[in-house]
Amino acid sequence: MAICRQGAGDRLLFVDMRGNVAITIKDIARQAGVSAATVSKVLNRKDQFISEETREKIWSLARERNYTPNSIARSLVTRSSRVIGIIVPDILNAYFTELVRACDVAARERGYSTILCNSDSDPEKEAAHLTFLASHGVDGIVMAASDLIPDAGLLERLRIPLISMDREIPELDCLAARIDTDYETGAFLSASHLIGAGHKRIAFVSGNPLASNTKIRRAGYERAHREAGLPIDPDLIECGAFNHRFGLMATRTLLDRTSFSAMCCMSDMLAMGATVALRERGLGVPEDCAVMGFDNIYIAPLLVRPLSTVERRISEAGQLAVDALIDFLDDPTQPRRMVLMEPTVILRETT
Amino acid sequence: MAICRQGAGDRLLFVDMRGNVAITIKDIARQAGVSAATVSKVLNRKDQFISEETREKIWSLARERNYTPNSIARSLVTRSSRVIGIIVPDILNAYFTELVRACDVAARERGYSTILCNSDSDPEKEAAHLTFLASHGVDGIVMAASDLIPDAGLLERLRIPLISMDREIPELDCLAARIDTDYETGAFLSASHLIGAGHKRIAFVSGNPLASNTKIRRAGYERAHREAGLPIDPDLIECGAFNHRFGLMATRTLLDRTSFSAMCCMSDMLAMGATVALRERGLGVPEDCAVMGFDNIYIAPLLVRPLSTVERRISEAGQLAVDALIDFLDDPTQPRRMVLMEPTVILRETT
DNA sequence: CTGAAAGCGCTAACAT
DNA sequence: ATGTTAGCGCTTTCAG
Repeated sequence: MAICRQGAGDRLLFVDMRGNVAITIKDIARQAGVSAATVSKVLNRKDQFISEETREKIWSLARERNYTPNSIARSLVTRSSRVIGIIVPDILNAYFTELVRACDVAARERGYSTILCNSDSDPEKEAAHLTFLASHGVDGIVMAASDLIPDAGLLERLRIPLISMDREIPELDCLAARIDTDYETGAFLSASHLIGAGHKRIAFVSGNPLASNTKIRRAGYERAHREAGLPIDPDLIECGAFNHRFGLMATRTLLDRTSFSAMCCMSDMLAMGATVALRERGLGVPEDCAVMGFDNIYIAPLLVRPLSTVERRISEAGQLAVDALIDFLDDPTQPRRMVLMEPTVILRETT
Repeated sequence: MAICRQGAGDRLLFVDMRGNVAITIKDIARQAGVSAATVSKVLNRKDQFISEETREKIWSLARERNYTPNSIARSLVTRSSRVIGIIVPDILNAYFTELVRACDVAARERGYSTILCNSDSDPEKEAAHLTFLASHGVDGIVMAASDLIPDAGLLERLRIPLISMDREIPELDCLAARIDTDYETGAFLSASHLIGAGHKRIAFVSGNPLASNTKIRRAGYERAHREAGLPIDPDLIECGAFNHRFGLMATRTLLDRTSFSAMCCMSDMLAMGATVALRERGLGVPEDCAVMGFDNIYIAPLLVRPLSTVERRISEAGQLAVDALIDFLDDPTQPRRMVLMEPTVILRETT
């Protein structure tokens, strides 16, 4: 925690640059000639019954000696850390980068800090992070879509208020809110746009085929086809993961297997990978193949050929999640929120 | 921390799903018929003098009742949290996303976790984060380039082992290592490549003009010109920030002000913004204007027109930083490391 | 081999 | 208006 050395007596002393012992509430108390309790009250602004004089003295002493409270000790007694944990599959996915940033901003605005964990969509890591966060006393957790159903037993046991983002989750006592995107509609809009533009063979690329958030999107894609009276060809479907590497591989596979004039990618990262694969084969976007993304990550409009995509207001979702969590922490009896965000289509230059 | 309710007696009880009180070392001790000290020893594997029998009993009890140690309490007494803090200007900048991810991976490999802070290149926020991290007892801090010189007094006072990445920093007692990139060479290579390709008027776009990491890059850009006997035109220089928004604006400004056939951007985000601005004006890359980036962020090769850039092995740098930090934590007497990473040029399709 | 005791820095009843 | 006391859950001598 800090570089320390043996003190004059027996106890370990934390020393600063000039060899002074690091400041605790007791030191302030001694110097001010009051008790630790009084210092605590003043510093926590529970000082209605403290004389103006001692108050002043304590504050000036604290400032002068650069007193910083030990949050660890405080958390131990108050059983609250004002920290919230955030678990996402992979912060390298720009969608989650934005989400995490939004959560962090929202949390800080309300006096909370965040601890970030990457799960790599691995349930083991996810469980480890959950335990880690619990053990570090976070007040709440925002958990975003990994592809798999979490260990509900663990979640129940931890009893830490939880916000679940974009994933199915069992009914939990500690569930503070669910923030979801209407994937079915999003995928439906995406496919419908492409169908409306005259495309008949549209590839569908998405994440883990076993995960509900892929199944649901696929349902939207299929509904668009049914409503347009178009057949659904399983050869056009490739599901694996939401990152750009899979987008690249899936597109190569599709290109080898069949033909199509448009792609319905279920994340922008996927769409970026797809675009690279298309170029590899000398196919122009959108002339030879149109590409739709999903998420509207902040780099989507920065691509040389700005990506048409499904907007899902990532930052708003992150903000919503954290606010719901902290509101729940403030008052756990309030009704649980279930938010379903409606996506919209943004047309740029890849379709 | 957890949902609690008033117990049978007076004290607050932390209850799990079945109404059981949350497990502490004492509970295990009571059930096993031993003392808390013994349980602590076993669970921490300081059990050379504990009988096989009690050891077994304690482990099985701990597992059965899902005991999770309270890290807060542990940190309070051990004065070590096995957490390291990471401060970056903005995780939305893909360069820092990668850096943070690499630090996190490296830290976890060695049994540490990370807490992330975004400073927005704001010294006030940076100071606040430093204080926050100190107060939360992190064992060390990795701090990456904000544009401004930090408050050395604060750093000295905190006395937390620090890794400084890509920035000038005063000689500090607690400085565990500095990881730097040779920006001068990087910028020199970038400009030289462009000059070698026949360009005579090359724009230079970089971050905060007052920050040393801009000045140093500018020196490399100018040296390339001098060595090639080319004049340096201040009209071609635009410095402000490293993000894509500034890249966009700067390029518009440059385009309005003067003419050039190539751009030397001091970050890939800047280059992405520049590319957008160029397109806006109907200029093709690289036919009408070549663009060089810097950083080689993972999306650089994913752009429709893959970006030529200066590679700086971001993940390796992050890994290096965390390893240096933890090595220092393990043995503070070892010599401080100063690493200067050498960048190389990667040619793709924008030049 | 095990336990008792002390204490990390702080807060919160309850006295005074 | 302030101090006393008792702990939060854990680790760590030191004494049996």
